[in-house]
Amino acid sequence: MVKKFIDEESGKIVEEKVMNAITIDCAIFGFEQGKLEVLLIQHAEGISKGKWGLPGGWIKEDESIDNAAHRLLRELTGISDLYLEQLKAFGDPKRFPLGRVITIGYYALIKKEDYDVRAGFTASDAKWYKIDEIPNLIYDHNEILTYSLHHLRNRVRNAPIGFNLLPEKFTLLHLMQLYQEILGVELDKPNFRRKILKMKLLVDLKEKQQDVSHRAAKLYKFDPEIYNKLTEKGFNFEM
Amino acid sequence: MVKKFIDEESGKIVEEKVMNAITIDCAIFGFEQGKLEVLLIQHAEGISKGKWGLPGGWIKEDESIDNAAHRLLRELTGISDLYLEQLKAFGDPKRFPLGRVITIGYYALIKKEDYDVRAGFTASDAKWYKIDEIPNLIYDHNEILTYSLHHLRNRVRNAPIGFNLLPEKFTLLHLMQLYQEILGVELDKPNFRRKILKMKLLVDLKEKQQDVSHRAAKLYKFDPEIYNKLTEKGFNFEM
DNA sequence: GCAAAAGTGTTCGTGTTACACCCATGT
DNA sequence: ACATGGGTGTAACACGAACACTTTTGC
Repeated sequence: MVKKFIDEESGKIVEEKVMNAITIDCAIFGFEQGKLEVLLIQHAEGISKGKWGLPGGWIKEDESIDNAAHRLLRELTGISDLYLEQLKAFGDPKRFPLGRVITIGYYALIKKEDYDVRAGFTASDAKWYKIDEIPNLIYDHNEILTYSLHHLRNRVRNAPIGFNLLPEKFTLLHLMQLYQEILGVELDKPNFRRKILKMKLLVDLKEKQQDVSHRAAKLYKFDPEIYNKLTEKGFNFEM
Repeated sequence: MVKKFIDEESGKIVEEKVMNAITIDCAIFGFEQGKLEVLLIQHAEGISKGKWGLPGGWIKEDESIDNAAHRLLRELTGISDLYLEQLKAFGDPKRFPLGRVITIGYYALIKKEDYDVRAGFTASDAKWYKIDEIPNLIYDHNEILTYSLHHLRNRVRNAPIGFNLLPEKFTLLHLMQLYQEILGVELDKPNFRRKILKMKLLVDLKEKQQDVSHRAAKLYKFDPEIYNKLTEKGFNFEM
């Protein structure tokens, strides 16, 4: 099968062979104003015209699936360095109505401040949805999204991936709100502070918030190098 | 693409359409004499003749990938109810030398007592290997196996899946040895007992070991219904 | 001064660790 | 008697939950 692509260097439209019967679909998560959100695409063409779904696409014959997922996200959002992880393959024989297509699910975490939506040439619109306001999606995309969320909630408890949803500089309260939203729990502020600070994962930037109508909080950043130095075994972020 | 299969009801050889460029490979784990083992297959045909690899096969056009994995294991081991979970898809464009093939990795846990190896018609031999004595495998199968082990080690800490590797009836020491082997840790016997028993996951069978040259230990079984009743959130098996 | 959120201190109870010890059984 | 593994008791300690309290800043 041959599909059209925009060549990333020359900007020209090129035709390339893609894998048949295999696609990629990706749940892209963002975090804003204390709410976890996911980026959905409104399809402009084909049988699912007008309906919302996860962004997705084809895998070129000569690229790995991870690279295909990175390329798709770059085409869609302009971001090339984001947190991206494969979930699993979804392969119900009836999941796609026009034939047997297996899709490989991915999920990505992005810092919304870095982000710039570009509606691609097969998508008429892209929009952030809060995760408790997700509409009916095409095919099995609700299932993929539910699985993504479930996976995210598990993953965030064993690895410091939550930081990928926050801006470079954040306060401890921002971080706590993120954990509260993702895990669906209420946390105690003093205890959360102590727990996170004791892990020594954060760098104190010696800066404070600006323009807030209360005592300004210290700003921190997460340093992945510190994390790697401290342990490869992983921390426990059970809350 | 069309492949030959043995029909499971009639026993006759039938031809069925399978998905092109997608396969399944499965790491099957067993536990015996305190050691974690994996079942490998020696390929009888094709370019990988004589080499060892993970058991695998094709996905029929009208079956889900999970069903395909169950069918493969049933064909190979005769067991239909075992613990089986998808890992993820492996899709390096060069992973398979004769063309672009994506494989979907699975891992299974079996009770070796129930087990009966049948070398299938594409496999000349099947053999259990201890996980620290794995040879060089075909294609990317070492990578898939390493990933499986890593996944198993993580999963066993959050869900009671280890029991799938033990016989129906086991002693607490057997269970402890299993955790020690999988997690690679030394555990304190008294503390392990208390921790597991406090979880109330085990049923005391009111039976004891037979024919042991020391005080006979109580036998227990794991009851998945109890587990479901106690919590859907999962236990913590950190050791 | 008051509101709002930052940040510190302290208590209390629970869970984990480490290790000493006794029990039952076969040789 | 003793070796082997089964099984119990307990003291010391670390940790997390709960909550009272002080600090900083803008209005």
